[in-house]
Amino acid sequence: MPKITEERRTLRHRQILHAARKCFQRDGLHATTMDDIIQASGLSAGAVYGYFKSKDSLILAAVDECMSDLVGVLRPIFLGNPLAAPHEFVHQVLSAIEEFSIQDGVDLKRLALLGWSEAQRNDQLSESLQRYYEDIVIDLTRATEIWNETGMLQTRRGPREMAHALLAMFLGYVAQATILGDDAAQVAGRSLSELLAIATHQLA
Amino acid sequence: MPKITEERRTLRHRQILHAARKCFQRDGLHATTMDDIIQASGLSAGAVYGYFKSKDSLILAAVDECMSDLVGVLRPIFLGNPLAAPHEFVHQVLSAIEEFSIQDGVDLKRLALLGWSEAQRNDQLSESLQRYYEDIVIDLTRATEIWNETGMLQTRRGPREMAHALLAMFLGYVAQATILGDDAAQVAGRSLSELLAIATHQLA
Amino acid sequence: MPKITEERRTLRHRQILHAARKCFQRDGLHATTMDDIIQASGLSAGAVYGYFKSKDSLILAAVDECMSDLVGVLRPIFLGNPLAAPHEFVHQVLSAIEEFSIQDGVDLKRLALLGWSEAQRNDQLSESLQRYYEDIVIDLTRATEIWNETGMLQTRRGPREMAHALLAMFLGYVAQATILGDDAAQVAGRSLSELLAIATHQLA
Amino acid sequence: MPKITEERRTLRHRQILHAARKCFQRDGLHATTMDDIIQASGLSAGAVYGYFKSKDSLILAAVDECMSDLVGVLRPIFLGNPLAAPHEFVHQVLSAIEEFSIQDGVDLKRLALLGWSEAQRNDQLSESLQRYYEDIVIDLTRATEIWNETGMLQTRRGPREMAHALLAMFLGYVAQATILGDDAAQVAGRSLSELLAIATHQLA
DNA sequence: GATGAATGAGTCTTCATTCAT
DNA sequence: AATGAATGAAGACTCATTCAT
Repeated sequence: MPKITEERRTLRHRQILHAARKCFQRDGLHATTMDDIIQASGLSAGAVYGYFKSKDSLILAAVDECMSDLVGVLRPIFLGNPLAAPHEFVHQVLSAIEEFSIQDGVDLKRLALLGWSEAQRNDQLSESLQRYYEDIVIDLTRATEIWNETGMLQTRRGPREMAHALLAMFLGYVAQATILGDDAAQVAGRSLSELLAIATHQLA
Repeated sequence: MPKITEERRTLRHRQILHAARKCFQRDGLHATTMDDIIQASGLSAGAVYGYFKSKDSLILAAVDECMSDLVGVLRPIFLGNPLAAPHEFVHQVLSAIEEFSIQDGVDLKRLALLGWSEAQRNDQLSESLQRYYEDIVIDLTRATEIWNETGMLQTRRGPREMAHALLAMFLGYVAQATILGDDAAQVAGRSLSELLAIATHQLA
Repeated sequence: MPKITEERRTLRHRQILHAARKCFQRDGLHATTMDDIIQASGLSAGAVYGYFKSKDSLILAAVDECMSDLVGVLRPIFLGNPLAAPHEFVHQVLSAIEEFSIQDGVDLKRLALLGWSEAQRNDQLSESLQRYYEDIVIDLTRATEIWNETGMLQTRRGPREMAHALLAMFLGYVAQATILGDDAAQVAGRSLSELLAIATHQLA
Repeated sequence: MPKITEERRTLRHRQILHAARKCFQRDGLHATTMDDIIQASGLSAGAVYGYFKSKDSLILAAVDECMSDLVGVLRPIFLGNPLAAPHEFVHQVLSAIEEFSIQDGVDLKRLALLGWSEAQRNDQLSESLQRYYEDIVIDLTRATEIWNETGMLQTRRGPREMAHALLAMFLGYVAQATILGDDAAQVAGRSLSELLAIATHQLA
């Protein structure tokens, strides 16, 4: 295996995965056929199966990559130093999700939602998704702890509980964007942010 | 045309729809075959197709009924007189969703999520879902207006914007319950409620 | 079984058969479902099956009746006294077929052709059809004999052979009407008649 | 893309079409199931659908090929130089149809008749069939013109009208062969030819 | 006799996956 | 390693026919 082959492999892998994501997001997980992906990738059936052993593993990889990309965008906000105030934090996260979604011609919010649905019958996907969200909860917990310590947000319940509340807001934002459209979601986003502002006395 | 026939028809309809919901919720919309539903309903293929002309229409009916039932449970809270305070309101809504979900041996939260996903490629379902959520937004807007009027919740943004924020919380609750489990969702729920309490000065 | 019931029976029979012919002619034998016929007849499934034990027997009856009606119209021409000259005879027969076809809103030529096709896999229908055409051949043979005797048409081959030639013309007329349209068939009809005129020195 | 693949494709195509024609001719168009054809072709369902996208398109192709083959056999007669005298011409055509029918173990007359029937509910097939017969009419018109010019056949009506009469004879021959058997048709054929002979003074 | 709801075998078609070349 | 033709199990849906009421 010469070095060039390894690069090619990575390239092909990306090529296929990108094609799959595009198809999945556009047509849904089940309406997308392997042939759709094969056509979109510009490769042959055999080639695709050389990189992914089944449609399910392609779904897993697509959703996984989607989550991985998302976390990559959100982590800087989660770990921000100094950490943004809660209402600003929420605003930044939702904005990042929105911006991120549009790139590559693939709406990642739709793909995420497809993933949630699919996770109900695909244990591997479920595990993967849970791991990602648990990691996010950990980061959000840390952020809440900092807000607690700096007196920005006082809650009787533990920081981990607040982290789950934040996660719910983010998931709800994505869901609403997918169901009612991006406009409705942005409206929700602004109000969610304001709510945090009020709760932290940032607004009269 | 005898009276008993009409009742029978309704009964059969329910019988099939219930079977479908059970299968859909358990296996997902696409992994469920018509044969699964036919077996579960105890009827024949022809009979099922006599009541629902396609699998898609069965999906539509199942998700529709799920939403209709849900709205039926939530409306009394939305229209409560006197209207509960925001934090109590959120608590009541999420509790109702939770209780409601478990009945009939069908987890309606899962079915709802499946519906969100499917709506991306089924226009009729999408419309139906949007209508339901729009109606909820209308009710939530009215509730917010009352909170504004009674001085319970002061926001710079309009009540309709806050309504979308509330909807996001509810959707996020459902999503989180489905992905991370009911326990995580309840944790989120408690914190969401507390956040409203803080924002409305109900808690120190 | 009172007398009135017997009348009713006949009426129902006609009603069903008429509905069947209309459907068969309009949609073809196989595209027509029993339900189509049931709806068109205005009766119930059970009632229709009380009169005809299967779809095949309904096909048989429909084609049979069609042939029977046709023969009823043609016989007076076949047995005409005095018998028309060959070219006039052909003209009369084809005109009769044409007129006959249009009545009742059912194009019997189409139904006849459908029958020819179906006879290839339905022995009973095949037999029935053969009987009808054999009877026609017998009549045409008699006509040819008369033309021979009166010196109108001299052929070296027997009259039965000429009868088959005439039958071929009639069948060809029906086929052409169905495939290329009634106009093409009428053109063919005029020429067929003229050909006989020439052969019998009726024309220069 | 290798050259051999193209040949293979053509081979498979033929293989499937031949199997279909055999089944269609033996059992009729509708009694033949795709599975019958699949079995007869020796291929798999998927393979067959790779070459023909539906049963209807297979029907179309089968009837089309049948007509195409037929025209290929008849054209030399239609365009014969010198053109045969009318009675000889008819004899040659009917003989060619007969000979041609038997080859390949498939009775093409039956398939043709099945096509006439099917054309009543399949517009594409109807168009195809009409085109073939129109072409034949054109050839027959030319032949009639030649007979006119050479004084072999004098008619008051135009040559195109006579062409339709000839077509009716040919169609009638096929119909009669299918309904009453090949023997009856041959009898008809001989008389049809004789009729032309008489009309053109070839026989006393 | 009449009804029409119910039956269920049978049909066409799709599509994830394999494997000979 | 790559190709893409071939596989065949499985799916949605239909419709001639029956039979409890």
